[in-house]
Amino acid sequence: MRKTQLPSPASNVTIKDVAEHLGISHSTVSRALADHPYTNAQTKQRVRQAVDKLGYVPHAAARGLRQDKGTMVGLILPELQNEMAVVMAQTVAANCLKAGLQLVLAVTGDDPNIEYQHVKALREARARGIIITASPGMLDKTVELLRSIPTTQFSRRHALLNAPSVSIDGEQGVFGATQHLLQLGHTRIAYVGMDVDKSTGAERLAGFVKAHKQFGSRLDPTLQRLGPAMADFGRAAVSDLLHMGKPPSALVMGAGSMTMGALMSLRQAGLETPGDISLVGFGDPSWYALWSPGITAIGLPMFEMAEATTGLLMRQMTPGAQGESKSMTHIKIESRFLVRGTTAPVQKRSARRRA
Amino acid sequence: MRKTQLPSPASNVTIKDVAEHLGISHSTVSRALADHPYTNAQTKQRVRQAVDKLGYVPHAAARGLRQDKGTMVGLILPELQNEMAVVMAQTVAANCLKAGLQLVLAVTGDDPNIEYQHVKALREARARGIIITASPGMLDKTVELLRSIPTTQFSRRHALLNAPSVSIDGEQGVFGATQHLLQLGHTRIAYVGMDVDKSTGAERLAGFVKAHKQFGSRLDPTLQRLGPAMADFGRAAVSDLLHMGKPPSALVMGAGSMTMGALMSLRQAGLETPGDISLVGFGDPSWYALWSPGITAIGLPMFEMAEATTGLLMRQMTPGAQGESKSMTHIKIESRFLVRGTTAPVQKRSARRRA
DNA sequence: ATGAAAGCGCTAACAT
DNA sequence: ATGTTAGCGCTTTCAT
Repeated sequence: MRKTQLPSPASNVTIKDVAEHLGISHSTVSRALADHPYTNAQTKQRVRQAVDKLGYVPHAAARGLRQDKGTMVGLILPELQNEMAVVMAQTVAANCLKAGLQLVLAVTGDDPNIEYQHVKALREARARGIIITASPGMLDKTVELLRSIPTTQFSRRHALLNAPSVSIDGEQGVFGATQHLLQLGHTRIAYVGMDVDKSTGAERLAGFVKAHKQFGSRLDPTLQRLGPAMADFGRAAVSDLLHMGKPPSALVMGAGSMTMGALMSLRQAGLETPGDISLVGFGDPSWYALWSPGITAIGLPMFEMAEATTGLLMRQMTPGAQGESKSMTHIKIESRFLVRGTTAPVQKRSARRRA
Repeated sequence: MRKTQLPSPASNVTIKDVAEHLGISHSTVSRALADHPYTNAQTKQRVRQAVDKLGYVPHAAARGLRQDKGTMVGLILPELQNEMAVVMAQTVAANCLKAGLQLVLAVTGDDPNIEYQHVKALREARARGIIITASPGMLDKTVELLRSIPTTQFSRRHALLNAPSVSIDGEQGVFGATQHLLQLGHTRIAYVGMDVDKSTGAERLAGFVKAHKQFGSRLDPTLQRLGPAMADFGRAAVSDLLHMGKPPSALVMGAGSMTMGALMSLRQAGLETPGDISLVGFGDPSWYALWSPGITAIGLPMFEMAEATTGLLMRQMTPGAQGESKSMTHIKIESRFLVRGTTAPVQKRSARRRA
C-alpha cells in the first residue's frame, strides 16, 4: 500500500525540510518562525507558506531540550469531587491559556506515592510551576523535588515545604458557625469533620472547640466525629449521632462532602431542618441556596481563593521575583457565613429519632 | 552569598555527571536506569546510589526528542461545570496514572480558536492521544491536526473528524422523558434545551419532537426554548414560559445547567413540583435524589461513559490496533430514566402563576 | 540578513 | 557487560 500524500498525517517534517524546500538554511527558518528582529520580512512570508504547505509542526521536546524548560504547570489535588477543586482547575486553566502554558492535572487520592510520582514527572518535564494540596504524609523526596520548582500550596499547608500558600481560615469559619448556633441557644452541638492529620481538619475542629470555650459552653467529646472527607462518612456519622441517647440539636459540618452525607442521613431519618435539628453546611455549592429552606453554610470565596493561588504561583514563575527576594506569603482567606433556612433557635423538645 | 550545597535545588545534573562521578560511561548509566537486560546488577546498584546522591533528574524533553513521543494525553472540554466533565477528568486521570502518562486538561469554552491552540500545543508536544468534545465550529486546521493523533470524541461528534466516539443517546433520553409526561396526561409540555448547532442539542430536541409525533400529540413551537447551556438561560427561559398566557404543565430540561436554572425560576415563582408543575431534570448530580421530593431525571451513566471513552482511546494508542485495521467505533450510551417525585399526572387547573 | 556549526541530554546502534 | 559514537530537532553563537 502506497502512502497517500496528504500533508497532515505522519508529519515528521522538520525545520530542515522546510529549509531545503526553500533552498535556505534551517537557522533562517528558525529565526523566521521565532520572529527574530533581523529577519527579512519577505523571507518570513515564504517560510510561513512553506510551513503551511508541508504541514510542519514544531517539536516541543526539541525546543524544551534547548531551552531547558517545559511548557506546563501542574495542579495536584487529592480529588476532584468538591466544587473548590473544579474552580481551581478552571482558574488555573484560564491563566495557563493566557500564558501559553499547558495545565497538567494530577489527582493523588492523598496517596504520598502517587503524589511523588506526579511531582517527579512534572519535575522531569521541567514544569514551570506547581500548585499542590499536599497529602498529609508527603514523602521527603517529594518535598525535596518541590523545592526546585516554583510551588504554591493550596488549601492545606505542609510544615516542611517552604512554599507560599493560600488557605481557608477554617478555624474562623467553623468558629462562626458554632457561635451562631450557641447564640441560638443550642447546647448540644455536634461537629462532623475531617481527621486532624490534615491541617484543614485540625483547624476547623479548633474553631469548634474555641467557640465553646469562649462561650463557656461544655464540650461533649462524643459529639465530635472525625473521619475521611467522604459523603458516606458524613452519612454514617450523622446517623450515629441521631441514634444517641441524647442526640444533638444542631450539626456543624466540617467538609462539603460530609454535608451531602448529612443531608442523606437526615432525609433517611425523616427529620426536618430546622424543625427537628439545625444544620450548618460546609462550602457553598450553588444548590445549597435552592434547597428549601436554603442551607445555612460556611461559604468559601472559591474564585477569590483560586485567583490568589494562581497569582502567587505566577509571581514566582516570573524571572524578577525569584531568588532570595521572595518573602514567604501565606494568605488566609476568611469564609463567609451564610445564614439561610436550616438553622433556628433550639426547640424545647429535642429532635425525635427515626421516621 | 555562596551557594549552599544541597543536592536538590537547581539540579542540572545530567547522566554524564553521574557517569563521571562513577568513572563509567554515560551509556552504561542510561542502560542501568532503563533496566536494560544485559547490565550488571551491581552497576545498577551503584548507579542508583549515585543518582540519589547527586540528585539527578532525567530530562523528559531529551528523552522525548530521542523517542519522538511525549508522555501526555489531552482532555479537551468546553467547560468543567457539569458533573460529567469531572467524572471524565477523574477517569482519564486514573488511567493516565496507570499508564505512566500525564493528563493535560484543556478548557475551550467552545471557542474554536482556543480549541485550535490547545490541539496544536498537544500536537507539538507529541501527545499520545486526545479525548475531545469538539466545538461546534471546529476549524479545518484543527481537524487536520487531530488526524495525526489518536483521538476519541466524547459527547459531541464532529462530522468531518473521522475518530471514534462515545456519546449519550440524547434522543432516547428526552424521548423517554417526554413519553413519561405524555402518558401522565400532559398536553402542554415545554422543552428547554441547547441550540441545535451542537449535535447533542439537535438530538435531544429530536427526541422531544419524536415523542409528540409518536403519541399524536400536538407540538407547540412556543413551548420550545433553545439557548446556551447555562443556568441563567434555563432560569430565564422557564420564567418566560411560566408567564405565558397558557403556561405549560410540565417541563423537560435538555441540559444539567439549565435544570439548575429551572429550579431557581420555580422557586422564585413560588411554584411547587409536582403540584403546580411537573419537571424532568437532565443529568443526575447526587443532590437530585436528596431534593425533596426527589427530582425525576434523565440519568447519565457517567462512569460507564467515561470508561468507554478512555478505553477507546487507549485501544488506539496501543501499537497493535492502529493503522488501517481500526474499524470506526461509535458508542451510543442510553440514559436511564429516573422516576422520582417531581412528575405527576396533569392537574385539572393549570399551574398558577407567580407566588 | 543569512549560513555554518555547535550542542542541549538522552538513547541506541555498533563496537569491543 | 561496557565504552564509543552518532544523532533526535531545535536554538544560538559566530562568522560573513
